[in-house]
Amino acid sequence: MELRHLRYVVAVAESLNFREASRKLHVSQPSLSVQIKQLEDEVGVRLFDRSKRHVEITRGGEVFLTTAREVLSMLERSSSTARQAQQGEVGTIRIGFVPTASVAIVPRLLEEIKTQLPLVEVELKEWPEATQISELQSGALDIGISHREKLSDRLESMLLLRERLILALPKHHQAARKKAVNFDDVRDDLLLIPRKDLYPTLHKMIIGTFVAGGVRPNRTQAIEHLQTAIALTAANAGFAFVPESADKLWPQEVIFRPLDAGVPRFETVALWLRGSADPLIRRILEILRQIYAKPDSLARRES
Amino acid sequence: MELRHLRYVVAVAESLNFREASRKLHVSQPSLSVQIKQLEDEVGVRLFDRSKRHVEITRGGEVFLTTAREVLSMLERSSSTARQAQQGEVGTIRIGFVPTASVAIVPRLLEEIKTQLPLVEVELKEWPEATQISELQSGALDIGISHREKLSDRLESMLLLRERLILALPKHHQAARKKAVNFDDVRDDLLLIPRKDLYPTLHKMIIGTFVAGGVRPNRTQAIEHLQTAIALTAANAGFAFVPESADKLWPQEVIFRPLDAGVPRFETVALWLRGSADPLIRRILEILRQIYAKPDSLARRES
DNA sequence: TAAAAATACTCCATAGGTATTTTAT
DNA sequence: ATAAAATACCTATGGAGTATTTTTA
Repeated sequence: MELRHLRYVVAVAESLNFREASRKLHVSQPSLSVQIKQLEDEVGVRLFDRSKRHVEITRGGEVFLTTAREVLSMLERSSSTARQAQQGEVGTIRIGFVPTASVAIVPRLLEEIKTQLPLVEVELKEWPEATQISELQSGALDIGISHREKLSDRLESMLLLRERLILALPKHHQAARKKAVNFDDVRDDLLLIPRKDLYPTLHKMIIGTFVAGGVRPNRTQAIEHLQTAIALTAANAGFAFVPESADKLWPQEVIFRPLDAGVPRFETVALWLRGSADPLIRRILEILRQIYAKPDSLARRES
Repeated sequence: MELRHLRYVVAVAESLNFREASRKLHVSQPSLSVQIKQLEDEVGVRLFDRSKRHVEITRGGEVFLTTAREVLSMLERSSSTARQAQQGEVGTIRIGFVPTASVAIVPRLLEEIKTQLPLVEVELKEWPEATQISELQSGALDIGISHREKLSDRLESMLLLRERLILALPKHHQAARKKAVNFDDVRDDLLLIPRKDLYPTLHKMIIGTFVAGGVRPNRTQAIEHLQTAIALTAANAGFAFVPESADKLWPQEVIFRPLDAGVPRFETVALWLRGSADPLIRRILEILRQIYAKPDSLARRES
């Protein structure tokens, strides 16, 4: 069976007349007859009844015609959608993100994709940094949103966000009236610190900040998620160190203050396979660049 | 574009290796390369990226592959469904019926089609007798369920049901205690008679019965539907002449009695285009024959 | 350099053409 | 008698083969 047969069946069904159909197809009537017969032999069913002076379609012919029409119209569209896909206008993009990006990056990105590339499907994966890196390399992920770490040289990255790490304190904490807080202000409070396996970069920076300040926290408590740390802070159970963008989460019972001893910077980056020519990936990176490119050129640092 | 191209794309996408794919397809590697290139030229998109040592599929190739797979599997199934359709196992049958058949015939027929030919779709048309006959002849209807009338000789028929025409009386009518009723019993009651245009055969038989009895009804009222006639009878507004099968409609307030002066017979028939070889029509007629064939051979009368 | 795809060419299978026969009204 | 499809036979396009070159890791 070849597409020619389908085209011929459709033409014959439309005219119910072999000669007329053959003219429309720009072939001779005998050629058309031969091809239809060939198809009937292959399908095992008489598609047209020519026993009378006029041609009529059989039941089997009718159902075959339906699929033939469907197939032909699918293939007609296929070229243009394939070209669209090649432009990155259509397709499915798999984006991974770390939990800290769920507030600061993901909603805005999804919104932009929706408006700029309405035909593109997004598959979101909330995965830790290490998982993202291995899945990017295996090809199971297209773009990762993560924090800068020593990268495999098979990956490229783009800085999206550079934010301050600030202290989250209970509203009625004594240090709340100060503009900036120092280590002594929280010496005796419980430090709510996100789990190292789930937030490796954040964890490392928090520890690093204390080490750099020459102090170490008296009491710490490992927490599974940043939201929990802030919720517990609101409940006056302790304090936390969080990226600035987290202040959107619970403004009521929690206040946010910078550390006066110098504010650590916390970076969020996009990652992708080095040299990827995938047009859809390039389009999404272009969107990220649009959103996060800053005039001071700080946020635009592509390796 | 030909189906060959689709098969080749699928094979290459499966192995991501031209030589291996060519072996699976039983063609040489150069032939495969040429055909893929040809398709890429036609579609206007590079489907596979062969710039590296290994082959990978492009975004455009991915979406083309999806339709290619879909098309091929549709066509694989198409032959067997076409053969099924040719056996009358699949397809759509258009059945017309007169209102009087809606209780006596249609429900049972639909049930049998559902169990014996589960893949067949039924399109039901509630059409008067004359419409059925013209639509059968134009090919817009497959089978009609109607009442015997002088038929066009382009149609064939099969007797399905031969029932008595009986009187529907209000429960408390004086004649209700009698086993059979005569004309005098209803002389002064209002005869509820279905409209001639909608129920031509029934109308004619009712009038004919009175004429044969040498009487004519004093008061008559044209009614749009049989159900209305019976409902009005229940409300003591008059009486009606109905096919026996109508007694299933309102048993509570209405009683049914034969006419003692001889009971007219009312026939329901199936109609179809003479000599139709359509396998689905034959299957449905076979089902009707199963249901309505009677041992006394009265109901089995095919012209 | 080796493994893979692309190119060059040759060949033949088959789609399609022309002439004619068969079939149904 | 005639209009339509089927059959017979021939032609030539193009798909596929073999031999070879190009490319990339």
